[in-house]
Amino acid sequence: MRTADLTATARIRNAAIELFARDGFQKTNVRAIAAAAGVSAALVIHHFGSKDGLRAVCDEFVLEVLTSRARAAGTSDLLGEYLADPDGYRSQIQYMNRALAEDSPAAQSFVEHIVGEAEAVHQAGVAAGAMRESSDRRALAVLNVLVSLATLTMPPALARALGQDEFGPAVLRRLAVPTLELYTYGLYTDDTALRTATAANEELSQS
Amino acid sequence: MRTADLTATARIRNAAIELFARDGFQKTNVRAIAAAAGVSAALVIHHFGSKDGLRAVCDEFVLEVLTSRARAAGTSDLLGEYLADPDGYRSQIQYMNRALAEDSPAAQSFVEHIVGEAEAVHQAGVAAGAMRESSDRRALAVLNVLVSLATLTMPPALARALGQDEFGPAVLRRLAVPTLELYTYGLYTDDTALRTATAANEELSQS
DNA sequence: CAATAGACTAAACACATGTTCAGCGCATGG
DNA sequence: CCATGCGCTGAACATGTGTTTAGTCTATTG
Repeated sequence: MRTADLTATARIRNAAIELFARDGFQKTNVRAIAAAAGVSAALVIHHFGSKDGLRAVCDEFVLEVLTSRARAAGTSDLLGEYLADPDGYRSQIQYMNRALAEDSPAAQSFVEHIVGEAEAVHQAGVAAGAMRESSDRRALAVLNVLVSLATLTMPPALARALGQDEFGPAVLRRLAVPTLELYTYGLYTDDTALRTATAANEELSQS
Repeated sequence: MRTADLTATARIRNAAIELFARDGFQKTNVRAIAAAAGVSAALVIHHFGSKDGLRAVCDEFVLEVLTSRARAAGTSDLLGEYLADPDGYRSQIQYMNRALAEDSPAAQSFVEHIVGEAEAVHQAGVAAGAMRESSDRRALAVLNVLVSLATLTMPPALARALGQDEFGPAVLRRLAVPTLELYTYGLYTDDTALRTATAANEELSQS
């Protein structure tokens, strides 16, 4: 699938996704997208109506690709998924990160899908005896998604704290062990923190 | 401290921080900052040289405020800190989030500071018998910072999955219990996942 | 009191950028 | 073979925006 074989519309879309992901929507201008796709700026508008129209199409496309890939892979484990094909996911994850920050409709749809899936995975894990039950399944699912997304979209400054230029397979592998230690044994040696939190919450819900 | 009592320079800086945090650097224009500060656009340039110069000053200012507040509070617990004064931290956390995403120098400095502190807290926790030892202290510190930052800068779409409009004290309190359950008991009931990960890493480092 | 400096402004300028316009080349269908 | 439509383009247009300029006002200083 050489880029030259794609239709101009598809090349524009792909170039836009790449650039939006790398530089953000505002910073990328139509002429840069056109140049990357090997067409004129006017053609971009001709096919998509406006820069915003192009964004909407890209949003939907990335959402579709991400969810369908996740469904196909079946694991519904974001991090493992990424490790299987780091380069293929890279720009799409970046893109989704930006969409999340800007709160686009596609981001909402993506989150709903993936939180639901995380909740199902946990429920299955509990049923199989592999995971502990939670006092708030929904919140746990959100927490798990949050951790996974945060890891995949880790800012370069944080990756540098691990001696890498930016997030990548090396960073993920290094983080995997402490993460799994946390998910296996926890970090605190007793439950004082947990008990104070639950107590505070109960007090709050009574008043 | 009414805004009218501040010097024009300070009012401009404060307005810029607010707007950069809310709308991002690119989307915010100099005239909007000037209007919010009650001055002319030309004065913004007069005092800060350029929009980029203003950004640099804001970066440094927010960095300084955040680290000094963290130092003063002493807990070095980002999440508890936030709960003590949600509104006061709100825009500064948003600002730092944007700075991290755009990889500004101030963000690097902030991360170094806070990761170091997280590592120290863990070490103290281990010494006091309150926390488990880790096989990779540095990576654990990064993970903890990542989780805290991700929570504080949670995208609205994810907050909506918990029935709230956006991140706030209510969301944080709801997440606190599952988070502390995770940090106290872990989630997995056995160590198969952990053992496969460590085995894979060792194999990798041998080859 | 005159003069100098600095805070501050309105208006103009320069340029980047989204979009429109008029037209070209080429394929398809009558 | 003409005509219609479509993919496509270069140039022009309109506007938003960072910055400059020239000048006003006010306070301080000699």
